[in-house]
Amino acid sequence: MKPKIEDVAKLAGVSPTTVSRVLNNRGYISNETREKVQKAMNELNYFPNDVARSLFNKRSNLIGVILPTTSNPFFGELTFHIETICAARGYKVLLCNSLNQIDKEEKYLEMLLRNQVDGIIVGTHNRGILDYHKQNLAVVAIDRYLSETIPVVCSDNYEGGKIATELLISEGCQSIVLIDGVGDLETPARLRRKAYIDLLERHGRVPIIYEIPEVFDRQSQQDVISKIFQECPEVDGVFATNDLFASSFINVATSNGRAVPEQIKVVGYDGTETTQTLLPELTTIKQPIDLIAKTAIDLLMKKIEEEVTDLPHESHLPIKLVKGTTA
Amino acid sequence: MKPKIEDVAKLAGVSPTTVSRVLNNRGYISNETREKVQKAMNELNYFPNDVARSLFNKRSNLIGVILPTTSNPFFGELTFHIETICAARGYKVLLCNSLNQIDKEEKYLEMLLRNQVDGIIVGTHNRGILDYHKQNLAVVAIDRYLSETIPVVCSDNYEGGKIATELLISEGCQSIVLIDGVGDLETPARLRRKAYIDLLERHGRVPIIYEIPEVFDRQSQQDVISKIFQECPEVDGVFATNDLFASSFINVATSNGRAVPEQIKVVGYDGTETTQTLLPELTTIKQPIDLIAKTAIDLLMKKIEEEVTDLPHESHLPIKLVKGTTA
DNA sequence: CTGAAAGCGCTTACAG
DNA sequence: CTGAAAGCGCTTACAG
Repeated sequence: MKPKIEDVAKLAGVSPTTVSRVLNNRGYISNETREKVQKAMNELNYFPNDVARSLFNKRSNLIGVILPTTSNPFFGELTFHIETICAARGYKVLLCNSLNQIDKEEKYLEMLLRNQVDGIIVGTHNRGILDYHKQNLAVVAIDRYLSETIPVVCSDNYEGGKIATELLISEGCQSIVLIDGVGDLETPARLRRKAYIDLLERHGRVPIIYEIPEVFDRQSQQDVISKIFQECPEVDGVFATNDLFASSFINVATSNGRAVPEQIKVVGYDGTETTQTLLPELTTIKQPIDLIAKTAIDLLMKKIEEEVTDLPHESHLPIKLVKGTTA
Repeated sequence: MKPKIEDVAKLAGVSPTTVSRVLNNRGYISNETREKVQKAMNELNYFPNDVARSLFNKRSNLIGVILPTTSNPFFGELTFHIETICAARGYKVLLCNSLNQIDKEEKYLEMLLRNQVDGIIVGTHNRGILDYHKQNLAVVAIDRYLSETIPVVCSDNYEGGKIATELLISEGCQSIVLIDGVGDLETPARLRRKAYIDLLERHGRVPIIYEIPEVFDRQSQQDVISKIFQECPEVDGVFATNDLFASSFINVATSNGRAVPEQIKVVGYDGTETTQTLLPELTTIKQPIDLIAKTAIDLLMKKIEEEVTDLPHESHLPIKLVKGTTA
């Protein structure tokens, strides 16, 4: 069996209390004792049981991360950064892929509560707002409004939408279509759409919006996109609110005999490493994914440590236009 | 504060033992008592503390997953499937992005041990073989040989490499280059290279191999690839052992004025959802990522439950050629 | 500088 | 059918 503190104590000829003290570097210990204990720990290949520690300390150093799916490159990269930063700060990540399904989100939330996580980073639908501040748990949202008291971190979506739309306008596009996710959700990412609408109206044009039901199914994406060419054949510019939509559009356009960028210009959103490797020609708005992760964690740590109470409710982080050849 | 079992017991007018029994559905409880207890739990919004349970049960229901990075679409999708399947079976995932750095791997391994994980799925370098069976922990590897006793799950790499190379040969390529990761590691994925070499030699040709140092840096990839055109300008076929390499190659080729597939045919490996959305024209060998995840978890569960001792040491899962237009 | 005792929130024999 | 007691592996006052 795994050695426990008692085994170390016996071997070193001291009390468990003393072993605990050298483990935690707390209180006074003579160097001699410390060395004896350390020798015993090495000999037994002893590792403290963090479950027992958590129970006593009421601190698990566990962070729950709920997001739609790490299969999506944006969330895959976000997860990488979140986990890496957490690890550097002594926190561990319990991962939850909710696929934006409310029932899964609820189950995951309960699971995280049972596991005594110190905090949660949420990047998924989560209507269950009440559930969050019922427990007074540290929570930070990415790209979601959950409640007044839950900070939200996101890229500067309005600015991103503005830059994308302006680019298409300045390149002379006359019929600019927006391809976006479904519109029944009030999220910060919706500001990308708002910027598009604002700009088009300011230029006296009519916004044309196509909504793609779910991000995670290639076929349904293509079906919606195909409709664009039937209903709006004059399209000569597209702002897609994520790069996967943009890519799908380009593929459908190409197979419809429309050349990008000669006949239709396309701008995406996200600019992940993966997109930049697989589709470097895509012009897109790049989110600072590492900074989003870092900001979310900083806020969460502050909530956990209760250092500050007046955290900014919204953090809008700078985006960057990545010029490819599609626009 | 969070309610505990004692609070529920008091409110329901029973002993903690009884509450525990209804919680675990163990032993005889009268319906009346059960209802009283359940009512009290609802009223207090009680959730059992899984940390305390784990401590007693010596079972955390936690699975550690160590892999290079979820930023890579293959591992992002693998992580999604692993976590989803685990969740369905009542297990939780502690995620570790090691970036293939040995020191990180060691730290993560220790962290997982301290946290009393029931098992580990490893998809990263991990020379520290000894560390694994020192503790007699349930471990399953993906695409890595760790030791005699650790089952390894992978796609049928040899078959995949064979199909890819055969395709290029059958399409008339004369100078077929292999783009692979660095060669100092004895992994199952190395069989992709072996199949390529075997086939070329069988056809009386000389293998030409280029090695890319790390998967996670676009610039260094491109530097290596650029060399191909200098040193081997007659190249007319490329088998890249992952899709990111393939994509980088295509991009460099294009900017060198070489047309794919007209002048050079390209086959990749992995065939993730992401690649198929962003680069659907790529011909590639598709790994059954969901099946890899499921197989690894099945094996791990058996190890954890100690149902069987004679598990297959290697599981080679079927790959599939996905015909795009690049070859 | 070191140790015995109590307790973190739960569960499981053991009695009754 | 129900409860009192002991213990999972650790830590922290409290004594000495």
